[in-house]
Amino acid sequence: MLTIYNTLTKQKEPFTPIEPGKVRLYVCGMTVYDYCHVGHARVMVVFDIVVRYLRSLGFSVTYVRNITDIDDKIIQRANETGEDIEHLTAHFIQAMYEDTDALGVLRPDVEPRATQSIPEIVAMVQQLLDKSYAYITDNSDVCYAIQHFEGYGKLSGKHLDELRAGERVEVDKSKQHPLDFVLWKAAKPGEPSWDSPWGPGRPGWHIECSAMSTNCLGNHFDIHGGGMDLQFPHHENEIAQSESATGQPFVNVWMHNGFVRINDEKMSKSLGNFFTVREVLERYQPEVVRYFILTSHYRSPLNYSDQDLDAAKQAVTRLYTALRGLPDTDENLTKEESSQLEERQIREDFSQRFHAAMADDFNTPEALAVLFELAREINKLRDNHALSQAAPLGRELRGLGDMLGLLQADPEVYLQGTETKADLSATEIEQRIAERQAARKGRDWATADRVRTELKEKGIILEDGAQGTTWRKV
RNA sequence: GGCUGAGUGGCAGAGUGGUCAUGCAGCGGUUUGCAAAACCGUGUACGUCGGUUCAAUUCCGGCCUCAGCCUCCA
Repeated sequence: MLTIYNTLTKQKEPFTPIEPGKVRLYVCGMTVYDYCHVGHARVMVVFDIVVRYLRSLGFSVTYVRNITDIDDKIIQRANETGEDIEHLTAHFIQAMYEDTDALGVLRPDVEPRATQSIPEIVAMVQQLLDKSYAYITDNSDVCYAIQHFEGYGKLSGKHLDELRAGERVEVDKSKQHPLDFVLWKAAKPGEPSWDSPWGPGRPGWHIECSAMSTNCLGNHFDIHGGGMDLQFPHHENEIAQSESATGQPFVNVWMHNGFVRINDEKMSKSLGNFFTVREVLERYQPEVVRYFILTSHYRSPLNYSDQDLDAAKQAVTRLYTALRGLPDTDENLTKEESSQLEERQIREDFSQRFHAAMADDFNTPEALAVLFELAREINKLRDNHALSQAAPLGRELRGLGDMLGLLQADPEVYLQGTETKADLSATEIEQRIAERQAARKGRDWATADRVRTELKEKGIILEDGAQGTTWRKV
């Protein structure tokens, strides 16, 4: 039974979809005015895991992740660079795909954009006005009146009278309540705008998610996710808007992932202490980054450091090393029946533990631990020259890895790297190995060691095994 | 001030009312021409003070420290 921690109730709950067998999931995606940083990568990977796991349980999942392609920051950035907005957003959308594809993040099923959802947004704003949940300000903005919504604060656990609105930022005097927020923003001269019953303008940030999610998934759907920082006010506002507009409950389960930190501080745009995904990918293989993200539970903070990335790299190498050279075929008929039975039992045990971990609110660290135990089992069998028995365990390992989006590469390709920045081609390396092999045959250890050292200096590690010498990149 | 969440061995990071996480690093061993990889073994870990209990890192309470939200942020 899958349990998920629900921010709304602050506890783990057994997951039951609204419609049996189907899961409708919405995640707040990127605002595309800059490259993805590691924090974005975390949301993407975390919900990728959620989707993969739900699917592996047999649910038919509709995964919607929006793109915010119009807002203040985008306008500001475009003004700074002198680019037009479509050009700017197209560039960063493209960049986002490059980053997420590299990280093995499956594309969402639907990817609505704010600028393509204006009719739905306008319709929802109109509904809110009709139902008196919204009002028009002196600035001709349309604002949502939070005091009219009874459940305001239920997600974030905040009480209106205890919030320190205006403590850090000047409150807009035209608002009835300091926390009222803009649904429709009247256009200033030179700003991009769309026509509406209230004049030209653009959608406020919160309304787009309400409009797009309900439009794609219906008024009431199963799971809504995003980063912790969106809990308030963004998701609180989404609930208020959606439930007052539709008159129906909005979302059953709210999932929020923890932050990526650097030196125990939140990684964020405003603090400027972020690394972009592409920066990190210049130094580490995508799978290492993905693994790194999964080493901590999705709700815990994830501290980013080179040391941790290096450890992640070692760990992934260990898993691929275990998979290396295992026969792919199913012809494990050589061993006696009994050992096969035993082996199957072992496999089932691993699988069961893996699933138990994942079903417990997507406990990826514990699931990963199972992978390592499986790897150890494989290595032991290999040491005992029982490769044919190890093969099914290898398939099991890859199969479980698949649910995490890991271990799907050819081990050789992973370990040796595809395109090498190294100054040596694979053929050259093979040549040096042959050279060294000859030296070894003649017991010329000095030459053999020299070749090995030289290659090591170029980032190539040689390993002499029973079946000859293999190599991999550092 | 209000509301969340967290404090685990050298590092990272799960988990549990009473022998085991796991990865990296360390140490000893097996293997190897030597290595590497692998395997085996190994470490007085659970912020602090009380309470409940036969037994608490795990449950309860106080305290301390840290992070996040209360502006935009994944």
